[in-house]
Amino acid sequence: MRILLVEDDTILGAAVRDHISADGHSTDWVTRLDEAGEHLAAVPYDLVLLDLMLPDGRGIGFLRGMRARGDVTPVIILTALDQISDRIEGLNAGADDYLTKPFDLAELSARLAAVARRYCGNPNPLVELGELQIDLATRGIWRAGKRIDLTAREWALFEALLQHPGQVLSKGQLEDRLYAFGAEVESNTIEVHVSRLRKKLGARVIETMRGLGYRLGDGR
Amino acid sequence: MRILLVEDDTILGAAVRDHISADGHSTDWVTRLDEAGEHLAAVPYDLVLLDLMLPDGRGIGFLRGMRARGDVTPVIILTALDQISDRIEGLNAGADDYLTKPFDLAELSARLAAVARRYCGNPNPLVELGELQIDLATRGIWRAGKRIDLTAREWALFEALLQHPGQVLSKGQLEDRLYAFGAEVESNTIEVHVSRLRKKLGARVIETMRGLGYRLGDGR
DNA sequence: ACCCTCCTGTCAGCCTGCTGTCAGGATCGG
DNA sequence: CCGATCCTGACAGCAGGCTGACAGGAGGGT
Repeated sequence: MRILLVEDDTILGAAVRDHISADGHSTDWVTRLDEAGEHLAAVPYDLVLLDLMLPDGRGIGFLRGMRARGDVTPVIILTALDQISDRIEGLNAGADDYLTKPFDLAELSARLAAVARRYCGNPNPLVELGELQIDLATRGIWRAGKRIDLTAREWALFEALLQHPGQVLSKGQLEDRLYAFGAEVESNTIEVHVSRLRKKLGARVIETMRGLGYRLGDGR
Repeated sequence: MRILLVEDDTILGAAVRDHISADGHSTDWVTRLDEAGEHLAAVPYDLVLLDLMLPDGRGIGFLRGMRARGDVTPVIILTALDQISDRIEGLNAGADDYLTKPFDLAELSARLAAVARRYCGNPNPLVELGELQIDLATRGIWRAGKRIDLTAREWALFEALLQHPGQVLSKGQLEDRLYAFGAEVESNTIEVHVSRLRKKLGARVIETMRGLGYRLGDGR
């Protein structure tokens, strides 16, 4: 997933970015709300991690602005204030979830995944696709009872397809999702990863729409 | 919304039931998992509020069972255990959200509303044309329930017709639309693509106006 | 500090199937 | 019945996709 991190604390920010990246997500990290606004306008993010206390304003107003513009990108708010009133205010402003500092990085991973699943309409972490059984929560895949391991990039790509079943995703869209600013790539990387996924999961799992992009197979 | 409340604490249960009823939802309240299972099988609920600690077993297993059966009813879990591991376990098992006791009833309302909002989001609008169903956003076409794949050019041509229903488009207009400057074409390409589209979608989908051009059929 | 392993981007050569072209037949209008 | 227009099967060229090989680098273990 492509994630926008809005956090002014450099230590926490770096830790969060590194952790998320290790999960295979691509992260753009900004420290101010005006930067956040510019990024949001330019890139289709899958999720926003928003600190509520920032040097150039309160995040809650920023969030309200997003929702008022009709932006439905999932938002998880980060707050140091362990108060119910703050949680409620955040949720009513349109946040999808919140984390109270200090938070466990493992919990962050679970929340990210859970919010993303809910957002795309299917909170069920267990998915069946042909002879594959997939657990989105634990990132496990079984094929005929045998476990298959994916690397971070492979999982990120597969997850993108799983979250849009039946929909064609262009190579450009997939690259946007896999690579953050400054980490763009210029070769047939996506094709290569698709090829590796097919070798592990079976050729039918990913269908090619020549000239258009890729699509999740229908399991047959 | 029709809500199933699974909670063994009679005081808390009554308070929750009264509160969400006041919000205008109808509530069925059970205190044990086996009852919950029976209700779920009999009634199509919009949402389940599930306490994780119940006299006849742990709710988390119940939730996993639901998801394993393919039940996608939204579930909000209630837990007295304010532990990270429990929240993560719940979300990973397929919960849509959670509340930690003691929780504020206003927060409960906010969460209910948030979950409900997510589920009323209707999917992409489908255009119907005779026996065809067309999803313009995802470029999907179904004919009698079966998916039909179009190539890039075919879709471009079909889209042009779809955007001008009832209007006659000349071959010149269609060529202008399909081919950029410098890529013009000099043969009966349009005729050929129309033929291919008819073979895939049915002959009546595109009507020929002899000497004038083509027009989208009216579905009969 | 060193080695080892595995991930991942890059490239080149092969292969697939989309697409334009053509020709012969079909259909329509007059 | 004739000419114009359209339909459609066949086919070849080529852009786009596939995949095996390889190297740089990050990470882990000793």
